[in-house]
Amino acid sequence: MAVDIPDVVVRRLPTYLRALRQLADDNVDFVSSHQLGERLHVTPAQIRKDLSYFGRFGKQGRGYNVQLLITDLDQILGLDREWETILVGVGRLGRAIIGYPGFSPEGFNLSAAFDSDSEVVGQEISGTIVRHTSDIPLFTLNNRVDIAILAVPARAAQLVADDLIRNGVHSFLSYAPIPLEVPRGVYVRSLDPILAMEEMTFYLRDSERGGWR
Amino acid sequence: MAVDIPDVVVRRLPTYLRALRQLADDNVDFVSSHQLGERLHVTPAQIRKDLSYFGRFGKQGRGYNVQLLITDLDQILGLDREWETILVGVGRLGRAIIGYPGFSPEGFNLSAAFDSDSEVVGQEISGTIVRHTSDIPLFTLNNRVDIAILAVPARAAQLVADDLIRNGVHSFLSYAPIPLEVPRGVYVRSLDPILAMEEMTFYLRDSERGGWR
DNA sequence: GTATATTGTACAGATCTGTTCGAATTGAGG
DNA sequence: CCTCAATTCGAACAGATCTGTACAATATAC
Repeated sequence: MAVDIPDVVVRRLPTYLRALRQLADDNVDFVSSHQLGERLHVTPAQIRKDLSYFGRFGKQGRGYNVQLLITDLDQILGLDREWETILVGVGRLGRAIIGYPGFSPEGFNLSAAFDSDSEVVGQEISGTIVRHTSDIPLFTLNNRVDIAILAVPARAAQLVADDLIRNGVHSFLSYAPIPLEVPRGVYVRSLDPILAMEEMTFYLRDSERGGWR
Repeated sequence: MAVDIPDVVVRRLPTYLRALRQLADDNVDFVSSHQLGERLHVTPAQIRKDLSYFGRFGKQGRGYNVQLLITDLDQILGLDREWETILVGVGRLGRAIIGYPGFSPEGFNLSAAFDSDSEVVGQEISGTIVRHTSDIPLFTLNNRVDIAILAVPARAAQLVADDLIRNGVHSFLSYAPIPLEVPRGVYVRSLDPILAMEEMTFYLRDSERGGWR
């Protein structure tokens, strides 16, 4: 078995990759850990250590070959393939997600969208036809679903997730502001604006009573 | 001054608060660190340690008074007041944010929305009239702005942020999939779906070739 | 061939998490 | 009312994990 990789490392890798792609766009061939670290506000040692979990990618005296490292990181992160995703919840947020152009270049293919509201079902939104949530079992039976994106109201999120899990989906990107309760082996990543804001106000609270303005 | 609090602790506090509010809704008066930890999949010691950074809130043999701890956490996180926020970027995502009902109950008041597209400027969306981004200087002069929510395209995000910072805004919730470059003292919290997805695929990649966790 | 740059890793230090235990509170039973 | 077992907190300690420093190894440039 591979050494198990700290979560913090995995969280940093996509940011490295993003910076490297930008360097590639600027036709940079080689980059040192120092240069990369400066861009990302990470110490060079951190970058070297993180990468060393996966192998030896650098060249002494020269740095990292940008194109090569991109390829390696793509493979490490599993971005050298297509991932089939579905969206559940086609409200305002869901519509924004369907139309978001950022997923597809990264290999995330939105193969279907579901909602329980009959007003929405059947509509075509940014080229995707909205299906009824009751079609989920049949859909998952006939199509691979790697990741489900949840954009449903908080009160519905757990039920929807349970339903999807029963139908074999075991990976979620959830926009719902609740902690999903899932069995072992199911992976959930939450994007919760409220938690993010409440984290911020902690730091702001301090700065604001030191007379700003 | 107060001991400085680890970021990981600050990140957990809002989740504690959320669980406590739910307990309060269920008319629970007292909760032990053990019970709370079970709900949140956190060890009891973690909770006790985290809270101990801020004082002594528990009662031996009994646990924590739910209402009292909610009040204390509200104060610790700065949620015992209103926070004035503005939105910049009224595309599909921006519209979803304006209409999102979750902010206001937590004390986040969306006081204005801005966009640079003249098609959108002047429209009223969920009760908020969209202003032109060129009005930002005047607006910030006459109104307190604690937090700016950025829902602009990646290419515009840095410029918009720079502009806001010049106008005294020093706290951002950014939905843009780029790392904002900001001076010291400016706080940025990013909600980046692409990074979240790419983190997930790392783990999925392993699970799909058998035996994960 | 030598000076310079940069990696990968060993080691050290810092930070975070989990364990243990004394002290305090509760509640039951006499 | 008093005692005693059962809880549970908060803090001290220990262990684990993460980050930063230092340096030998090696590639490059001229």
